[in-house]
Amino acid sequence: MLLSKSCVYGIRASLYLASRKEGEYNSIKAMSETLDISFHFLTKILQQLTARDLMESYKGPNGGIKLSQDGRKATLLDIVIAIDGSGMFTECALGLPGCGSNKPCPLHDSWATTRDHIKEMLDKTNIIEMSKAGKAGDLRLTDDLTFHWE
Amino acid sequence: MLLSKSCVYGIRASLYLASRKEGEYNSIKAMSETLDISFHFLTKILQQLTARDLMESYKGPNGGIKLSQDGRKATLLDIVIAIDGSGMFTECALGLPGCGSNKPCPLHDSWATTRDHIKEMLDKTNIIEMSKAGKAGDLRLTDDLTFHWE
DNA sequence: CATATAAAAGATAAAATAGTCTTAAAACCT
DNA sequence: AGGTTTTAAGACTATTTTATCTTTTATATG
Repeated sequence: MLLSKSCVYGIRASLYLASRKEGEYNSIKAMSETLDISFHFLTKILQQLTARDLMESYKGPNGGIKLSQDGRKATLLDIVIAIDGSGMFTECALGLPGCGSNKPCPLHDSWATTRDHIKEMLDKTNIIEMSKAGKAGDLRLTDDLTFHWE
Repeated sequence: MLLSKSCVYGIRASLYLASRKEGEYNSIKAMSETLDISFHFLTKILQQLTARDLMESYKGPNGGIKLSQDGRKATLLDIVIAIDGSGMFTECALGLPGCGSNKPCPLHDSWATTRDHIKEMLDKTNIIEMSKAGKAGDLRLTDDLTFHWE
């Protein structure tokens, strides 16, 4: 799999938040139910994004989580790196530590191209734009058809 | 990570075998030492490739493993699918089961393009050609610099 | 036939990832 | 101050992936 499950959850949550009113805190519980993601697990993932200043959280009644100003500018690439790390964009496709331009592995060059392609795809659109396109096209964000953008 | 460790081991083993004399059985033990992969683990991975008729094995003294005729025509894509399955080329990037052209997720189209790009990269060159290029260019197949093509 | 060699197969263990449950801390409200 | 809401943090469990160890099976050879 290209992205870990944690990463996918982080992306879905980000798109969800991106579609919500700017600046307002959103209940993680409600989001976990809407997106059908385990509440505690989602909380942990969001904590990682908060730690990287892509999100901001607030405790207590009417608390919740929202995209930070940085988060609103973020692309999927930022989310992926925040959760899965940058390994996939820096490491050799065969996981060979010494692999580099002076002693490359057989995949080195074609992987560099492919990796750039993946990176570009993830970095092309920011999550606010993606959520707008999601709303406009009534795109899927859950397994079933229960989800509706707002 | 794009490829599982098992898959990477399978690829490295395939390239190793592709560089060896056609038709001859190669000791898995020797290969595991040369490539610095756990012998028993490598054996299991090779069993998967043998089960898919990409390789043939032979027990007993002077036994070992070799690429089958099909295996000699195989590309990295064949190895990847044999070990990691075809999921990465069929499934939604967000893992949403219902995702498809009628109700796509926000990544559906760009992932389709990227996925095709990855697939093309893996399917471009067969492993015999790759091993020839590996030998010609003295390319890396191990962590350190101990490996030499033959 | 006995023994050695090498892969196959199975059992077990370790590590990473995914997921759950409980307690703590912060913020709010009366 | 006391109780409630909601995120944070920690402990614990489950699953998957990776790795190791042991036993079995097939083959060769003296």
